[in-house]
Amino acid sequence: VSRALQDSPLVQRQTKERVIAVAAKYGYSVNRHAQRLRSKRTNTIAVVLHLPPSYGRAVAAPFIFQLLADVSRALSIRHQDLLLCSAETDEAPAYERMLASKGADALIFLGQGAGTGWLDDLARTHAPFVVWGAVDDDQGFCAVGSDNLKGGMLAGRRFAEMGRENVLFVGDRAHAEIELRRQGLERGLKQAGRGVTIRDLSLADFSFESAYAVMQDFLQNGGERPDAVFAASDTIAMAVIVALQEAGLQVPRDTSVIGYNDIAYAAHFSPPLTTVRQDTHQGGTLLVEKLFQILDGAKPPSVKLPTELIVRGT
Amino acid sequence: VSRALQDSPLVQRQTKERVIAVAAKYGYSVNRHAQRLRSKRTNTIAVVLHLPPSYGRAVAAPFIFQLLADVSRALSIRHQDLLLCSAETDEAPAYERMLASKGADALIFLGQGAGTGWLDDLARTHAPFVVWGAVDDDQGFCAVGSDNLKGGMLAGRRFAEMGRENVLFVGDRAHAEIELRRQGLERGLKQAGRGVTIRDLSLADFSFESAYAVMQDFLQNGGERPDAVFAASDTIAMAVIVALQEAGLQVPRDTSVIGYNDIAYAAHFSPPLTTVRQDTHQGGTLLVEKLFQILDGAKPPSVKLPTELIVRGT
DNA sequence: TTGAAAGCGCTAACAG
DNA sequence: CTGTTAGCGCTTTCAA
Repeated sequence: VSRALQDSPLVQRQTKERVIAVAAKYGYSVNRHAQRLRSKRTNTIAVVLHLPPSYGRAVAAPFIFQLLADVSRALSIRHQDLLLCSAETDEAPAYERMLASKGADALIFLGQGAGTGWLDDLARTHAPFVVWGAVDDDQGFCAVGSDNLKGGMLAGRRFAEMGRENVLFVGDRAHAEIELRRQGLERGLKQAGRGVTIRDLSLADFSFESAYAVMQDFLQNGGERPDAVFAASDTIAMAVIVALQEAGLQVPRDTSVIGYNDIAYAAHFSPPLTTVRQDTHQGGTLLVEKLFQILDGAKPPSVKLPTELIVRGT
Repeated sequence: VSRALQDSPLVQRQTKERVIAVAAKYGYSVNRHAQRLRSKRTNTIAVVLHLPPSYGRAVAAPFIFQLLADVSRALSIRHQDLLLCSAETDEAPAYERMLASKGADALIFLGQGAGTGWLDDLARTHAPFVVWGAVDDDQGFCAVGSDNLKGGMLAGRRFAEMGRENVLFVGDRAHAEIELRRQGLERGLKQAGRGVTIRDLSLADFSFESAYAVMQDFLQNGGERPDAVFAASDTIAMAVIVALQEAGLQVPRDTSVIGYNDIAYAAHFSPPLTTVRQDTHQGGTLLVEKLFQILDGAKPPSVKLPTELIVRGT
C-alpha cells in the first residue's frame, strides 16, 4: 500500500490503481506523523517573521508580509509546509531546539532585526537556514536581500542631480540594512562631487507614528530645514512628508523625499512616493532555492538583488 | 524520561531535575513526530489565507495580514503551531484530507472569498474550523466577523446626516460580507427617511488598480456624479478618492467617501480616510477561542464584533 | 513484482 | 513514585 500510494516504480500500474481505489473508497489517508517519524523527513520549513514591535493597534509591515506571501508560494511549489513563527526570541538555542525536535527541516528568517550576532551563533551549529536582510561577505550564513548600498546610492545620486545640498537621513542605523542604505546615500552624494551635509535622525522603530513624532520635533527644534530626506522605509517616508507639509514645506518643491521598498501604498500616496524598489517575488523564490541547496549539502553564496529607483512625485 | 520532561506530577522534583539536567547535557529533545504519532494530538492549527488574486506585483491585503498577526499571537499563547496555507482550492475535500492526515487538528479560514457553499460542505463532515467573514445564522459553521450590516448602517446614517442624496456603493457584492455592508448602507440611509438613490459599481477584486480603473470609467461615462461613496474596503476608497480628485471633484466637499477596515494607511492618506473600524485583535483572539471550544466538543455560536465609524477627513 | 517484518521515538497503561 | 512494555502508522530492507 505504501509503495502504491507513493507511486513507486516497483508497483505495477494495475495494482496501484486497485490500491488507490480502495483507499479512496474507505477515505484512507496516510498519517503524516508516522510517515515523518519513519522517513525522518519533516517537509516543513519554519518561517520566522521579525515583525517590528507594533506601535499601538496595527502591525504595519506590508513589506514583510509581501515577502511572506512570495516565500509561501515558492514553498508550496516544492510541496513544503510552512510553519509560521513570530520571532519571540533572538537567540540561537530556541531555533536549534526547533530543528532538533523536527519541528522543521530548516528555517527562513524574514527581517533580521537589529543585532545579528545570534545568527552567526546559529550558523556555527550548522543549522540549515537562510535570511532576508543585509548581505555581508563576513556573515557565516546565506543571506538574500536587496543591494542596500546600491539603493542608497541611487537616492544619493538623485538628490545630487537635483542640486540638493542639505540632506537628512531618517532611520534606525542599528539595523544592518538601514546602515547600508545610509552609507550608500553618502557615497552617491559624494560621487557627484558636491559638498553636502548629511544629518541623521534616529528612530526607535519603523512605525509611522514614531517617525512622525521624531520628524515633527526635528522640524521645530532641529535648526535648518533639509531640502532632501532619504527615509529607511516607505512608511517612514510618508510620515516625514506629512510632518514636512504640516511645517509649511512643500514636497518636492522645498524638500525632496525618497523612501524604500515600494510597498503597494507608495504609488497611491499623495504625492506618489519616489522610492527604491526591491523585488520580493524574486527574493522569495531565491530564498527558498538557496535553502534547498543548503539542505542538499551545498554552501551557496549570498545574493544581492538589483535595486531600482522608482521616480514618482516626491 | 517522558514523564519528567512533561512535568508530570507523578515524578518527584529531584528526579525531574536530574532527567532535565542529563537531557540538557546531551542536547536531547523530544521528537515531535513520535510524540504526535503516539499521543494523537497534532497541536497544529492550519490557517488558510484567502488572498485576493493579486493584480500586478503586490499583494495588498493589509487587513488580512493584520488578522493573521493577531491569530498568530493568540495561537502561540496556546502553544499551538501555525501551519500557513494559501487557499489554492475552495473545495472541502482538500481540507478534509489535511485533517485526516493529521496535518492539523483544526482550521481557521481568513477571508472566505465569494462562494461559501463549500464551507457548508466542510461543516457537514464535522471538521473543526472557524471562519473570519460574514456572520449569518443559517451558516452551519462558526464564524467571527465584524457586524457588516451595522458598519454599513453607520456609513448610511453619516451620509444622511450630511444631507447626501446621491450615493454610490463600490465593491463586489458577490462576497457575503460586502453584500451585508451594502444592505446596511441602504438601511442606514432609509432610516433617516430621505429619498435617496443608491447606485452600484461592481468590482472584480479588491485591488487599488481595478477600483481606480472602474471608478475612472464611471466618472467619465456614468452620468451624474455621486455626492457620497461607500467603498467596500479602504484600499478601494483610496482609489475612489484619487479618481474623484482627478475628475475635478473635491473630497469631502463635493463627494464624501467612507471606507472599511481602518487599515494602518487609512489614517495617513490625504485626506485622512473616514472609515469603519473592525477590531482585529479581538477578532483573532475570539477566532482561536471559539476554535478551541469546538475542539472541546462544544458548538459555540458565531459572533458579530462591534463596529465603529472613525470620522476623519473624507 | 509482492509480502513480511523490523523499527522510527515516543506515551500511557500496567505492574510493582 | 518508578520501571517495563505494547503499540501509534508508517517505510524500507530483506526474502520470496
